[in-house]
Amino acid sequence: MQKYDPHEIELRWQAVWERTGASIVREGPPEDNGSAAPRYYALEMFPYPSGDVHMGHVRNYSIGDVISRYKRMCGFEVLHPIGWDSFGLPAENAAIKQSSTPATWTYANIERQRASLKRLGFSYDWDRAVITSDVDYYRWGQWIFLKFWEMGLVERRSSPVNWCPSCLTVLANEQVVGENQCWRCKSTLERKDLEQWYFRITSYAQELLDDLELLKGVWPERVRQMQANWIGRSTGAEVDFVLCDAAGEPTDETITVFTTRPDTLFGCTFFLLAPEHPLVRNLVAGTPYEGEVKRVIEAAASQSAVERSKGERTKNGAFTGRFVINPINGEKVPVWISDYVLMDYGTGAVMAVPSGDERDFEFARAFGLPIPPVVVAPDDPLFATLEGVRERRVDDVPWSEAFAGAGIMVQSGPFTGLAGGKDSAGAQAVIDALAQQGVGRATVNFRLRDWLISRQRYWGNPIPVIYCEQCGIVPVPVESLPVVLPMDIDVVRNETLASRADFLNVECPVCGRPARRETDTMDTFTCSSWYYLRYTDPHNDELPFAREAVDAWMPVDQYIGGIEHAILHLLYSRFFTKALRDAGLLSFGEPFSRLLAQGMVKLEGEVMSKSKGNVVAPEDMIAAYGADALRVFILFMAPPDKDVDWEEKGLAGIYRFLVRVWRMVHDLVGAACEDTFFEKGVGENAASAPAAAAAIAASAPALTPAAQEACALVLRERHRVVGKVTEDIERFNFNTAIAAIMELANATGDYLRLASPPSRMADETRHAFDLEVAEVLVKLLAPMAPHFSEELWQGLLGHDTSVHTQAWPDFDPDLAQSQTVEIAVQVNGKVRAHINIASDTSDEKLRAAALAAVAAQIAERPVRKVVVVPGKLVSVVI
RNA sequence: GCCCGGGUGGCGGAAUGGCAGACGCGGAGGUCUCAAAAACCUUUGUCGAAAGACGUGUGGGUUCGACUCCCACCCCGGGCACCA
Repeated sequence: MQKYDPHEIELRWQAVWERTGASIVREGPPEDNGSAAPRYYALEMFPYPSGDVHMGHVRNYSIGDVISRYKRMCGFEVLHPIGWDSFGLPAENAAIKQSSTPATWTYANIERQRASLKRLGFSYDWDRAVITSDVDYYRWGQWIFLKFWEMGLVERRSSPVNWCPSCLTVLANEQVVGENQCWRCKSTLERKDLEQWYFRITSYAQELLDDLELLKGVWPERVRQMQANWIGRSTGAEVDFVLCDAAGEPTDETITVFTTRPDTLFGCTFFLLAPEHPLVRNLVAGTPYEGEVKRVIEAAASQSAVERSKGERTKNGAFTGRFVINPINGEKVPVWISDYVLMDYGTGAVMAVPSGDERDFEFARAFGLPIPPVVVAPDDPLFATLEGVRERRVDDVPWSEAFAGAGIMVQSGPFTGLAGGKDSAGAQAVIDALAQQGVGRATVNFRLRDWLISRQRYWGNPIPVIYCEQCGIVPVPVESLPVVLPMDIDVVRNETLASRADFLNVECPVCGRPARRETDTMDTFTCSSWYYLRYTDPHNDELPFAREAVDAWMPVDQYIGGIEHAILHLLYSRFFTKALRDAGLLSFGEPFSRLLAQGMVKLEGEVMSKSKGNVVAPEDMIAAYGADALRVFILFMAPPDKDVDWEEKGLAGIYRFLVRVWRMVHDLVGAACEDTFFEKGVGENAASAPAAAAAIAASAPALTPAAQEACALVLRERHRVVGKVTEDIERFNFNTAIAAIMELANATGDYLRLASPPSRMADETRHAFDLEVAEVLVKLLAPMAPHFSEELWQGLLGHDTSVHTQAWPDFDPDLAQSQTVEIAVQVNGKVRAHINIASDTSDEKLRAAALAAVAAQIAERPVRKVVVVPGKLVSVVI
């Protein structure tokens, strides 16, 4: 028997698969060498070419490869592509460090990763590889930018933005992590006012939220929750307050607030503006209040967002000297400013209801403002004294904190007695009343902000825009695309796109005068927001993708990737898909039908990272155990969505398992080899299941009773395990699928030990049975250990087509059943006996047998009840 | 504070309301060997000599029967957070 040599086998089969194009998708009608099979699109998040492939990649891509190979064996035409998300800042940093260029570094890493992925035997259609820094790809990103421009989804505006002082660029809100830190380098961010380019993702806020419902059950719940959270929809009302002049007389001006609690409007005793609110300086200019107001404004401005959100939240504030009129009751309330009011949410103005809002409550206590209760819980002692009070009398509450829950409205004029709370009947009644007078309206507010896509970096997709002194901001005409990124910018000497005259200077496409290009590039997340569409039509040089191609394959049937993209990439991709649908380029609204968020691979509880020096390199593991063992092990460690801790001893265990199966399959086949039977050809003799069952009975005399029993078990296991593995792969429980294969191997091992070759070779049918067991084992392992299985399938079993093109094994549940079953007998819920009994025993006989088995325990006590669970147990109650 | 996810042997983890701990790692003992490694066999939740008792974060409940369902709570991980 040949020794199991993973390296020799793996390299040899990888070469064969590459030569025969084993993973190339066959498209088009069958007569043109295409496929009539149903399509399946399996996709893993493409890597950033930061260096070597790491264990996280191995896990991600092993999962995707099992699904792809399994689906192919089930008869699907599978699209399983890969590519590289190759623009981005790390390339610039690495180039500086190595005195190279971002392009050199990036493309060298891509080649390294490509070699590693091939070494792992992943079944990608390499002809479709998409590299986002290739002009053939990013030109279509520019094309989509222009399409979005046409649709009004692109906007240039000045706003406060997050600036990373280390990466020297602005970031999108989604790229701010933890306590105001850069998602990539973890530096604390600064706030700047800059004019930047935005994609209007907020136009899709409602649909992005609504469609999360479609993803229920097929996307992980936590991802759906995170996105819903991030979009942050609040229902409520806008209310217009009339501003009074310095003398306290009403003016024509109104200030609008957003509130989720219009039912508490009667409890509004003051009004707040954000320190940055554009009205504030005018309101206080030249008044005695100016000094104090300015002090609060400056204090707020000097505080970083971290300081503002951290620690004690003491409320700073100042009275402006002005008043506004509460439209619901005509009361004049004072206008204050406070740093807890945010300019970029709602309208930057707030109606303060201290009895119903924790922050307003604190502020009122700090500055001695009244706190009249307007919504009170019926079980609050206060309720009895206020029930039915329509006019305000009690102007303070004996509470230590605000009451923000649902209750009954009091001291609220005509609304008194209605249910109060978020989205309550009372809230609706107040909105209706305000709407009737034209001073308020129902509205919805989102937390989601527009997507800031400008990056002040070189290594990215150029924003196709030209600035002309005459014509202003002009998009690059679509026929002038692509705007080619110079590949040789010298980042080592601080060269930038702006310092390159041949890039910067351009003719205005409208008036022809000298103009200059935009030198910012797009956020790399714009590149990864549609790459999965390009895979369906990767060589199209007229469009990003043809509609027929994209509609044929999309949406992705199964997407697999890390949880770190729960919001970023997955939200942006959903937005792109919806926008491209509205552009008429495709006909679906959600890109990923199913999502699997795989867990991380850690070492001693820590995230592996080069900087920590705690990295386990996949290539070291391949060198020691082979790619197949590594793939099987990483799937076996835990269910795919859980974090796992790397444990090399477990990998050694899987290697032992493969060696064991290797020997076992040789043993099953090798016995046959010595027999003339083998000469008829192994392939045609795999037994049908009923034939095998007959064989066990017919050839029984040749085997010892123990061997017969072991053999019968192998037959049952062969059917049970195929069923179990099929079900487990469908549910992505690869760990239990592998465990089940081990159980089949264990049963087979016992059979081989007990049935020594001479007796086992007593007849032909038994050989056929042996061969079938061998073939089933090999097929079950094929998606996970593709080279190992291919070698056994073609090299040993003698087939001349790939195991990966074979039909997935079927199974007969009836043959998985044993003739006899062990039934547990419980007395008062405790197992007291076991009985072995024919599996087709009637319930009555089973009941009688069970009662006999526990007669001692029952003794003289009367039996009150007997529950019979066929095939499982009998429960006796005495 | 709000919203998710999760607590099972020494470890990773299995279990449609039906014998908790499948499968693997690790441990112990053995076979083979001059010896070692490899391989193979037996064993391995805790207490107990055994019979047996106890055991899935805690406390209740439903049920003939609960890791699983219901209620309350504790702990761990993650996301959001002065969002009106």
